[in-house]
Amino acid sequence: MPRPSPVRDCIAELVGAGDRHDWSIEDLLEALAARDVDANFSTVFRAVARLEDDGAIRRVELGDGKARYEAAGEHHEHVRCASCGAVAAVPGCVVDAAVPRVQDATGFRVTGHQILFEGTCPACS
Amino acid sequence: MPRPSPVRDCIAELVGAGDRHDWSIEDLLEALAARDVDANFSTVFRAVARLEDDGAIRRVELGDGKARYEAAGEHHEHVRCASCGAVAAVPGCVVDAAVPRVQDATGFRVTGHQILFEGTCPACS
DNA sequence: GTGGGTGCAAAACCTTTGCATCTGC
DNA sequence: GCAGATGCAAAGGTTTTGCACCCAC
Repeated sequence: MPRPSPVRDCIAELVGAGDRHDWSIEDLLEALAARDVDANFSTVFRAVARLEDDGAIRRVELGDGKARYEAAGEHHEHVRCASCGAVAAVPGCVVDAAVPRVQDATGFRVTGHQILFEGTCPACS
Repeated sequence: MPRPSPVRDCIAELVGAGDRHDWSIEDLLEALAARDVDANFSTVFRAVARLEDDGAIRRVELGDGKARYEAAGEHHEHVRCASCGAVAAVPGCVVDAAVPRVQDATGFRVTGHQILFEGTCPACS
């Protein structure tokens, strides 16, 4: 019988909303505070670790040296603004077709990939 | 008139060789020591920062939370073994064709990208 | 003498973990 | 009482910076 975990539940809800793809632990702390859910860094850290383990959320590498999380839904790529850091999703997968070529060229059996496009968002253009 | 910089020169030579795509600062320290070039972490750190600034080497994100560097030559993607961590290069670019689609879908002006394939290398298969 | 290259050490950042506590069940 | 959730603080690992020193120009 699971015990209630307001912090983890709220995080699952926030990230699960799917409107952001770059939730850092700090971001989550702020968002929790805004909802009057007081939490600690460790708690959030453990909550996201747990949620990631459960497959509810996914960790994304955005190259800023921080752990970022998003909802673990449909596969998609990301595009980040080199100027302001805004992150948007690129629906669908643009490289599945290329996987056989990668396997042929390298001999690796490819099981997944992560793409990060860089560019300038409309607001910064 | 540039002053000699044995450390930076040696790093440029090592990374520039282009046979590795995942030089960490630690790796460079060891390689330097093996060549009887005694150096310090800070020195290597500053050397790679400088070389990256000069466009001689490029930083690659391999998702292990460490700064990795490779020669700044022809564009290519990477594939990393999920088991042993070996990194190989995928020659050519598999996504250039998709860039227009990304721009249409997100409104971002795409200027670059980084792909990391994950899989299992021949040795680990 | 000046400035760049280097070493050393400390600071800064993030992540991770140990330990104590509190609370549903 | 037990186990899971949480807070607090400290430990770890990596990156970054300040300061002093030294040497080529």
